[in-house]
Amino acid sequence: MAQEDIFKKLVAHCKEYGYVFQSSEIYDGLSAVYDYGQYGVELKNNIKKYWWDSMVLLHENVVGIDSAIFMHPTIWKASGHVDAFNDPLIDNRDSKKRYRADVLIEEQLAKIEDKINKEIAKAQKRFGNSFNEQQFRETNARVLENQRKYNDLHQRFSNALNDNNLEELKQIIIDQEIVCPISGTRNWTDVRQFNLMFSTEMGSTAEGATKVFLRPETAQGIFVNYLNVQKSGRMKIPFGIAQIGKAFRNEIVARQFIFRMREFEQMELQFFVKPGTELDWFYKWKKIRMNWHQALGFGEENYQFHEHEKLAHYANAAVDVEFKFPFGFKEVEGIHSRTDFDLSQHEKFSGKKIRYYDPELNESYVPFVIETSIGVDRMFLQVISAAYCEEKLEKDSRVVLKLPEVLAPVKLAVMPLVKKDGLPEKAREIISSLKFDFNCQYDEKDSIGKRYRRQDAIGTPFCVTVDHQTIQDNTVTIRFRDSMKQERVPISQLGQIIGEKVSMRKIFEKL
RNA sequence: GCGAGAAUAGCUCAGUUGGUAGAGCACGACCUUGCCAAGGUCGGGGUCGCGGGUUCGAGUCCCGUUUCUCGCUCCA
Repeated sequence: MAQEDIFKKLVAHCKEYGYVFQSSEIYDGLSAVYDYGQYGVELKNNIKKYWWDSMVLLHENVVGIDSAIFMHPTIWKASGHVDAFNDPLIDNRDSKKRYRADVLIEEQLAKIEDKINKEIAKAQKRFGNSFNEQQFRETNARVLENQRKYNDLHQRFSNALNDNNLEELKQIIIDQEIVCPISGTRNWTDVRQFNLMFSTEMGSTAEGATKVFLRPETAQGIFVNYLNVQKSGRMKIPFGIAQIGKAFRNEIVARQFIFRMREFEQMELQFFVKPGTELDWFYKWKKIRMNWHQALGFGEENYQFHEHEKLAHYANAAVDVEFKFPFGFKEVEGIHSRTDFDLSQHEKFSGKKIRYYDPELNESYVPFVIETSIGVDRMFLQVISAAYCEEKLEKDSRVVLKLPEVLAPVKLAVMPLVKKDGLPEKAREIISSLKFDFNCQYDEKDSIGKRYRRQDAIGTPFCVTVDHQTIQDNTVTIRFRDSMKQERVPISQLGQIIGEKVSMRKIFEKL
């Protein structure tokens, strides 16, 4: 079966079994916004707990916070989001391709530079050792002409960018006769700007209102609380601050189900280290994070690192953890060495000192930061697409979510084999004793086989069946989702057996 | 946002040149069976995505719009 078909089925399965619904569906939906259903929320919560505990419980030098979504607007100037999230875009009408107008012009600048370099290389070959590049640049007519073109264009370009002059950007593209690399034509639309940050107003009167943004990442909430946490928690470097929370981006194109949403949730660790040690920590966290993913047991071959060649303005090293989704290897998590960019920016914009006094060195410095940032929704999609399985059986087939026990929304279903002879009452009794520790479900409708299939479809790892023997000797059968095998065990041992299998400790001991 | 395709019951889909809205599964009640789904009887559920237009008459033709899928861009 084609991978796209599997993805379509997965999306349908998520809806049909209460994992993910489209937002505002009865009003025709809201583009790229989704709601989690009764099982979706459980799975999502379990994923968050798996991450949170692995960070905060397993590392004594990592603590968590929960910062507000609204933050002082200047934070987004300091972080670079006000500038960086404003991409000027232009479309070619013939090829239907979209480009960043600034990138097109930068490429044109690079072309002119190429011409100059070629001219120099040619001359260098001709004159050999006696070649003086400086002199050549100053005297050669062609080089001078190109250098002048370059300077003019560069000046015009940076003026347009600074003034945020979109008409001028388009005019530059027209004047430079820049063509679309695909269609080769100059049939361009106007340059349009898309601000990826959502904004709203704080304050009730129009005059008194301040424009505030919905955070496009959770990281800044950690950076601006760095001092608070370090001082109040008496934290010593190296240490980390973890946070799980919603972030918002007004994506131009948001698609592939919950892979790219306008409202999404991040799980981030910002780990503060001594300058100069950041790359060591970068490699450490890279390893820790990959182990965390692989410990779920979906197969090591489904994960890979993707090294960034082009780094963001704040980073000096960056790598993605990619998972093999039905639509290809895609990023689930990013690990960045963010240098001291963010804290230094906040020093500059806030005017407050954001330093760490290192008693060993007897000096203070702005810490460097390693960030691990994972999308909860992407992790959710990763888990559910890895777990989704269509199995051929002897007579028929089944759809089963082979979720890791620790993440499964419902841990066990208890069902009476028949709806009489006191079996339902006995089943209820078992649930009453287990419901404090596990998410349990009761089901007495339809044949037992059908009930097993229903639990398979939502990924319940254990089905406990109460039969006539149960009444006599207080034993039940426990049926395992993946193997479909059954064992007879005393009711009194159920809690322990299931508890061991669904425990996070089992996974954490592998980390 | 641009281009292409799609939208009919909870799900998967049928619906002829325009003429009374259909099936299977699912769901609910009762009966029956009892360890790997689809036994019987009865029942609930759709203004055919939404809004206009053409027509005596529109699920079907035309226009607009919303949402989804695919490609372009960006990223958690």
